[in-house]
Amino acid sequence: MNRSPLSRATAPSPTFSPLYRQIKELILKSLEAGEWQPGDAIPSESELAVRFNVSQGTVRKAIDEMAAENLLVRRQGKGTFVATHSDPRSFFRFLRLIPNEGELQPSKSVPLECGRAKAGADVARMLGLEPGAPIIIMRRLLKFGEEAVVFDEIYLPGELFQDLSLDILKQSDKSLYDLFESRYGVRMIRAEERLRAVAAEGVAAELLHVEEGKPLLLVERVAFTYGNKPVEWRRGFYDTRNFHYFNELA
Amino acid sequence: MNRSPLSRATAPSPTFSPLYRQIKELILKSLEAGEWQPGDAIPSESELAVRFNVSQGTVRKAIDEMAAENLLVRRQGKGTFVATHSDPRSFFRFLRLIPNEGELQPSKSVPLECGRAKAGADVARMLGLEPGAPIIIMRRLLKFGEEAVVFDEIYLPGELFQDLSLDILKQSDKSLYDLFESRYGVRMIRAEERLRAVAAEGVAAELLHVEEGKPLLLVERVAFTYGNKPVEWRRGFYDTRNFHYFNELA
DNA sequence: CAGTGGTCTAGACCACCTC
DNA sequence: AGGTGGTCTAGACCACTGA
Repeated sequence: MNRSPLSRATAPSPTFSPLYRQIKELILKSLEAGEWQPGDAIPSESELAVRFNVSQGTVRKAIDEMAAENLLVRRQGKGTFVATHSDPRSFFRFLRLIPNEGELQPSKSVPLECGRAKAGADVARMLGLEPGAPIIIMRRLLKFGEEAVVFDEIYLPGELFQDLSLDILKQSDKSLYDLFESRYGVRMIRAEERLRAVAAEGVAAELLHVEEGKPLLLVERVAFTYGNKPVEWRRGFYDTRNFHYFNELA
Repeated sequence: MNRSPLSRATAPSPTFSPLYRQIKELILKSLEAGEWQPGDAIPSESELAVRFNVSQGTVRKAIDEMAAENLLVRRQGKGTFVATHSDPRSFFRFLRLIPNEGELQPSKSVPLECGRAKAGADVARMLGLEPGAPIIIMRRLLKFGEEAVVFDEIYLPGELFQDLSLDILKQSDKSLYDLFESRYGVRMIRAEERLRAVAAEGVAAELLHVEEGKPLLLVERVAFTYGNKPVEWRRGFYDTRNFHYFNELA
């Protein structure tokens, strides 16, 4: 078969990359460029095979990997779709908090503040910005039912979220990542969390109705968009008296 | 091709299971039965294809899934091997603790106690035993360098670990799961962890050199062997002043 | 019904490891 | 050289969806 534009590395191969991985990169580029929007169907496997001049099986393997990474979602009989945070299934991927007893209640995000500032050394390092670059600082409470369980401080690069404001946050009924995705075209695809136990103090203690000095779970998160670019830094204080952080080691 | 003993469900299929999944189950059974030991190579894909009377591609897909689940490890040019906890790469899968700064030191497990008891209601529930069934209770410290970082209380079903004793633990230089696997043939393949922040007290506070009331990270774990059978319950108190629990949301 | 993804096959060839 | 897993292809057929 002729696959002119794609180099199958037959050389001794210090940097050998199989065809399906090159296809994967091409599909990624299209996603990144916004050729297909979150929730949209991408072209069928056979269409992509023609387009990239490879066999359907090779396209399939590329898509398989991307589905495993939660970038695409396959639906038999319907097509392959760009993953979206508006899909409730993808919601719990980024909030690993469940009640000690009983069913998971629907959570509600209560925005408290949203302002602009210049990046200090720490935020700049976490977000890969220059110190002094414009950032957005946002604080919010997460409630399950009537109970305030998480107090979040969220740091975002100002450039990417131009008009983000407390009003916009208050008027949105979507999850944060859904809002980021639909309004600002910033799709979170991966995150790293670091957990510590800390003593409650200040605003966090007050808002979560926890005595000063009592233990809270501190969850620091860096979230990444395409190309491993960090676009959110977050410190969350979790009251773990009635909830816990669930993790599966597989 | 003739695949007499395997039913390819051509019927309307309420319980349709593709061939490769049936093959996977067969390989799983062999693993569970100990036909191939941890670290051993399993037969080559083509051998298994002949043995199960399917094409090599079908065996391949079965093995692919099992490799993704960390049950098998593929090594190009060499073969496919039964995953083992003696492989250092598999070690950090079950200890997601890294220092806030600097490189990860080698950790050292310091066994403190190991005794037998009867299961209380909670342990029985966690391990799927009858209340009153024989269990083993073990306590140990985990040190990184000279620093005690984790205090673990570990509950095991007595039946599976007949001669486990403090002496055996002290003489072993392997990781716990490596010991369980090599000495008792119990292979941990998956675990669930629930994390909370709690106030330090009693033995944990003392051993970790943390003041009473100060925050500790409590990590409760249930570990499973083949067939989703729970075979370990563990409560770990983590001192997160210099270390943190790392988790990737992917 | 046509179109999509999902399974299965058979065969060719490549990359890596060991002898 | 001969074995292993890894890639790629082409084609047949199955399962699911929606018009």
